[in-house]
Amino acid sequence: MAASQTNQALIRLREMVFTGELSPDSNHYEADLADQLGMSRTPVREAALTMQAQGLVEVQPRRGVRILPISAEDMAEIYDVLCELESLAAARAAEKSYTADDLRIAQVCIDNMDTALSNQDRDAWASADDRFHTELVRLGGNARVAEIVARYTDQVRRARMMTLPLRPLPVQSNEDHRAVLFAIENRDAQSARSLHRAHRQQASTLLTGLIREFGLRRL
Amino acid sequence: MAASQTNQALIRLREMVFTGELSPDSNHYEADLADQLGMSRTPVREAALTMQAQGLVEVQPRRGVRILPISAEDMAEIYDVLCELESLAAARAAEKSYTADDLRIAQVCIDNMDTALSNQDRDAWASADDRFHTELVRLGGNARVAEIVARYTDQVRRARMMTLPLRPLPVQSNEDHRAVLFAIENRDAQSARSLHRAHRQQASTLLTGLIREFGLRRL
DNA sequence: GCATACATTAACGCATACGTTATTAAGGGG
DNA sequence: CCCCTTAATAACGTATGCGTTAATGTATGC
Repeated sequence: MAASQTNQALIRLREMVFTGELSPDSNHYEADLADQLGMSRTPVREAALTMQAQGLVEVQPRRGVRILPISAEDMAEIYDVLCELESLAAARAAEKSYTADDLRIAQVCIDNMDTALSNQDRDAWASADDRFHTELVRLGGNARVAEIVARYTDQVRRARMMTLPLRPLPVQSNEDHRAVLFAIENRDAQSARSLHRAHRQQASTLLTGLIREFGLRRL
Repeated sequence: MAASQTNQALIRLREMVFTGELSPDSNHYEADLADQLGMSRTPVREAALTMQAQGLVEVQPRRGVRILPISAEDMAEIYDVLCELESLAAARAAEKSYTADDLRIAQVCIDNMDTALSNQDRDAWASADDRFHTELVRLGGNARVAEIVARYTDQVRRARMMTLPLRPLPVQSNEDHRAVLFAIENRDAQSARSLHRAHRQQASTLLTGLIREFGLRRL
């Protein structure tokens, strides 16, 4: 990817959205963002339009760029999508007769999650979890599925980060991952699909529950 | 949606992509497109960037805007996605206890397909089929699912149109639709899901088969 | 004859400028 | 005191221009 101003703006703005530096439901004028990023309005505007197509922001005349918040309902919608497509990917991966070596990256991610878990390092766990899901979807071999999963993972990234400290230590999660990978290794597509589906439904229930329980309004 | 130049460009360019006026795998300079559309490069460029995020074109420096072609493999990928998400929508719709009146639009679409079929009017059939799938997904109640389905339907729209005359009359298809709608009406989520899944797999096999059989390279 | 270096060209990236238009606030009428 | 009209403001939409840069063709040397 070219290091153009537009791409710089994209990278930086995404970062600002994910970290909450631009808070959910806040509005920002193109000119202000341009000043902050040290460039003119044009590349900022182009980046904003791209991010709008990705569902991260909304561009409205005279109201600037609005950072889209995530509600519990949004979360439920997105996890429904992730649930279907990731479990499809798991099934497809199981059909591909991968060798243990093909699955090494996924294995490493799981190991990293275990390590993070025993260190009670939630950030490291979340990072490894993210990589595991990305790798799983890559193993599924459908680039569109991978793209959609990446996009919607982006949409919930901030909300996940903000609720991370509220979650119980994800012990069950790691066992789920192992089971899914085991099914893929054993070429059991049915199990891989249903195990992963259950895993994601679990996560969905947990997260939407947390948001509702804590009355989190602007994620 | 504002009737801005950018939106005009979006509408017109999408049209040109769908009809094949801009042929698959062809490149077009921003300045040329701007001339054709009677506007400056700026709105054309913005529209092109949005369409790039939607997976319709690719914008590359000094190569202009490239209309992305659809291969049999792309088709298979996209139908895998549509298959999962539409059948999810069908299941969700079945869980919603819709009344016959709620399902009237879908019913009308099916009737229109029947009429078109008996008139051997493939275009009318395709149009009603499109509306049926859109309505089904709307009934599912998940806006993200609806958005993804719309986007990927766009990606295969041109290829579907071009292969339409090659297809046998879709008699089976209409029966499938009735069965899915029947299951939704009867609140049988399992059946709705599996029936629709089978329906889409059928379509996928048919279309990818056609593309391969006729050696269609640039769709 | 082929490869490499260089010059030429033009498409793009981005800054800038300006007219348009929605918003907001102020003022006047009810 | 509230509502409506109107004027001021400023953010945006889009045209334009220019420096940058990649692609292409040419010339030169091996």
